[in-house]
Amino acid sequence: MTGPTNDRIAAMKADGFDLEDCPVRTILDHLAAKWTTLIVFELAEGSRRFNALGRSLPDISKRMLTQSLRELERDGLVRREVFDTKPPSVEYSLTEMGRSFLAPLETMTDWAVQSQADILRARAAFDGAATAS
Amino acid sequence: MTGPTNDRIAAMKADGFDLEDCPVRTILDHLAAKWTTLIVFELAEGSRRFNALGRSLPDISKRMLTQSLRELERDGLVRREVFDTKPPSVEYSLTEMGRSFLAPLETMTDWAVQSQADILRARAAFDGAATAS
DNA sequence: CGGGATCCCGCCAGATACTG
DNA sequence: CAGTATCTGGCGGGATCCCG
Repeated sequence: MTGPTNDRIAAMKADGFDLEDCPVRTILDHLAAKWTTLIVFELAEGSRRFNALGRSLPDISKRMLTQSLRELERDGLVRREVFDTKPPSVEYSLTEMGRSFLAPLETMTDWAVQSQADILRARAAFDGAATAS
Repeated sequence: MTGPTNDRIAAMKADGFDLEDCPVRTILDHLAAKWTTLIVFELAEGSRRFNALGRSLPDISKRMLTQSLRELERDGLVRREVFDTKPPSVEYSLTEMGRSFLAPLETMTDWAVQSQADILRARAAFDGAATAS
């Protein structure tokens, strides 16, 4: 759907806005990356080791846990500390920025929880109308 | 990473919590579905017709626009009104619930905008450390 | 104008096996 | 313990054509 952009988008692009590399977009993407939310909430209760996190998040594969943690670490939301014990242990915890993310995240989830019933009702109505056709 | 779940998750499951069908999860998923945010913000300024929305969102395909709008309509955030003119026109607008979603959404994007510099700095440091190895 | 139907490619994530 | 490496199938999503 390429074509003439409207004034607002044009102005944003002139401001250096890049749709493909917009931090807001990537944050939102990471946020919904299926596991980040749960990881952040878990780490909000204290630092956790790799396998401890895995046990708290049933059904996540080691691979996805690693990947999600790397992403969060790269964005500066999570701190990774390696301890040279044997066997070695790694502790993950929220950084200052990570904790500052809790407020907006809770605002979102609170809305979702409060709207849950309405959403399920809307879905049922929508699906019912489709089936009834 | 299947295994013994911790008490909190176990309690949630006992409460009927389903990780696969959790509304909070699906909302977060839809939210980050790459276009929903922009669509909602665009509709926040007033009702729009299908192609007008497409023009405001450069680089979105008709297919994804349709799909995103259907999802939002199904969740009750967006209202779809068909007018029997010729050629036919379809107007999309936010429902009451859709407007109530603006607040949490703005909380999230505000945080992202404010943290943008820190995130980019963290990424540069992370990538730099990786390259320097 | 506002979509639906179909084809098809790329990458995402699960399973499995190996390592310091 | 805390990961990496590889292979593989599924499906998300672009391109294209068609329709009322």
